[in-house]
Amino acid sequence: MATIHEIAKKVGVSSALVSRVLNDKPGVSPENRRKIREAIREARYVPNALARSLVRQSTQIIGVVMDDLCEKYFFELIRGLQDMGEEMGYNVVFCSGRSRPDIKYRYVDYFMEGRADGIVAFGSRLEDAPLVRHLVKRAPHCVLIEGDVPGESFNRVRVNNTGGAYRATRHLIARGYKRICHFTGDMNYNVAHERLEGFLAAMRDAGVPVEDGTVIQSDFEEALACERMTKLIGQGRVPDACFAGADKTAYGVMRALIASGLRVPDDVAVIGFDDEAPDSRDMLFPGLTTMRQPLYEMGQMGIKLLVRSLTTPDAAPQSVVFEPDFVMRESCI
Amino acid sequence: MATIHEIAKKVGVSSALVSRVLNDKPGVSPENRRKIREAIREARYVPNALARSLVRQSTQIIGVVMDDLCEKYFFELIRGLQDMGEEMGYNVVFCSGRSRPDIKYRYVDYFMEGRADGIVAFGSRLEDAPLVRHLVKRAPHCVLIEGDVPGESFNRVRVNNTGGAYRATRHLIARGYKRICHFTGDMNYNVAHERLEGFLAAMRDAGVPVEDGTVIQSDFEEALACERMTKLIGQGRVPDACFAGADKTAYGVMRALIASGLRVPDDVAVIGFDDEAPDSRDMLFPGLTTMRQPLYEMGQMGIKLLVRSLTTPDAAPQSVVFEPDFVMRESCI
DNA sequence: TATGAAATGTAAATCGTTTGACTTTCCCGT
DNA sequence: ACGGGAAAGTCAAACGATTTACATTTCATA
Repeated sequence: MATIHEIAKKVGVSSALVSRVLNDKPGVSPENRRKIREAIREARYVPNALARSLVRQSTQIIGVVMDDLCEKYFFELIRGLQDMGEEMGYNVVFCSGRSRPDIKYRYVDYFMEGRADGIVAFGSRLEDAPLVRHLVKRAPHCVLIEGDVPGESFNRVRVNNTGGAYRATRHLIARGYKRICHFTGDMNYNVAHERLEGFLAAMRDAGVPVEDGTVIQSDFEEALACERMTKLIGQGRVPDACFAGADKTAYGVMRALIASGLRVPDDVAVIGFDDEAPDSRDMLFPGLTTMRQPLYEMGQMGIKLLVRSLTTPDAAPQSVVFEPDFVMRESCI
Repeated sequence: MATIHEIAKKVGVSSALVSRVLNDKPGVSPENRRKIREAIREARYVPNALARSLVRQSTQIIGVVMDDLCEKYFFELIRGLQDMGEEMGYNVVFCSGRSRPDIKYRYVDYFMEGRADGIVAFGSRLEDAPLVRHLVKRAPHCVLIEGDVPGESFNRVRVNNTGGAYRATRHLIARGYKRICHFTGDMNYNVAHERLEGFLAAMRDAGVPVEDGTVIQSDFEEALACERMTKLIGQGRVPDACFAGADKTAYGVMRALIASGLRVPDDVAVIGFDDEAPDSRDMLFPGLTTMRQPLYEMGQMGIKLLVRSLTTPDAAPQSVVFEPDFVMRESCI
């Protein structure tokens, strides 16, 4: 690989001149500019970004550490990060921790070693807590999407899970449903706790007693929710309505209901959470009423907060909370 | 941010000593090693990876340029790249071109500027041709997954699409189906052409005439295939069997058939291509018989080829072709 | 008490850029 | 002919590490 000095020598000028041409700066005669361009082309010279970033003290890179890249749920978030990042003039690169804290740790450090100007991390797993603390305490510029570190102040964007769950539950109560149950998401995640909390608060505020078996632990996959709902049906304890901690969970519930010959929403109403883009073949199910998370906008906002921190380093950290939208479809009207 | 010199000054030694401690090298007295470690901890010093990579002339990074990160199809490939990359001691970072050649270009250059030791790129779109040529001609170390550049020799891994399509089609012919049609994938992609070619070859070799309307152009989404098949049904031109250029295409076909009251495979047999992980709710369809692409293994192999190129730079470029597996499920037996 | 090897330490070059300070060149107006 | 100033060009110091070659200390041994 050629260097700037070799180009300079070949043309017979100093390397400073070549640098000026490279960066489209003034102070080079048209004649020399032409000759230097020519030499660059023919030597297939590519400037070394490491050396450049080292002296410029800036990489124009935003590093994103995802919980898992292979998860449809994150698509809109990724898009939001990309679009806004590029709009702001940054390169956005992604790493995946594959839901393993140790790997996420590695990649957070990886970016902190000067390879990125700032970091966006996703951390909703409870076991991520030490990592997230590490991140917000040591990384000069970072934004956390979902997740929390009690006692620390930092840039974060999240969704009002508790409020969303509260509203969804209140909707069910207002529609006159009596036997309402909640299928939780994976309790290893923050959001599952927050949504459960919202559910319980709504029930309490409405004076509806929460009996045993009202809250059914499940996770973010369909299988477990389906199994648990099937069991419930077998025991003859079919509820009126069901608020699920995630869309996938809701699909599991619906699958169990439909398989047992029950109708949604006529026999049992179902509300989900997330508004994860359904495959087109989900049209075989009734459309899912759900609380939409504005993940695209959250990604955009994450970048905005990060860039603000980058450009005005003394700005106070900010916490942005998005309200989920109630999206009414067929599964609960 | 502290530097190695500040640590050295604080302890009262030279920076070379600190460097040795950082890299666990001998030549430091236990006493000094302890003091240096202590100073590093308390200053929260993190070595600068750019400076380090600059002098070491190596980043231990593999850059991956995907066609699109937000595409379920790529999940297994991503996992294969990650797992093998980390096993080989590299950090693997991902960029997404979002199916736009100009963005992919940017990210390829991005990695070529010394930010990665090698590049893995995915390029099956026809319009990627100039980009791919750019990549294999200028990047010292790269591997291409899918895609081709006639006349160039480079590291690549791909799947035998033509052969797979040939085998799938021959299977249909052997089962006695007479009116076989092919729904193509998106003809903007290499693979769609190769699979069509395999289909035509099998028909030709079996002496089955390919009449007008036998090949139906569609794409990699369900919607279009569904629409086209519905139209076919409306015209009373229902085939015996159908080979689809991708699983998603096949699902579109099946959806049209089932919606029209036809049974799969009794009325129409369907074979897909890819074996993309179906959502659990796809269980409502008959299981899809398909040609499985070993994407995970292809990702692993991509890394292996790249690392080989990195460690033995004079090795001849290699082209690895995977044979797809025939996976028989219910949609065609 | 030399002797020399092993252990420990330092200085300085290097990686490939950018950039501020400085010098040279050249042209213009008086 | 000369002073002044813009334009063009060069030099060398950064940036923050690693590493080679060399210097110093230690200490057991002859």
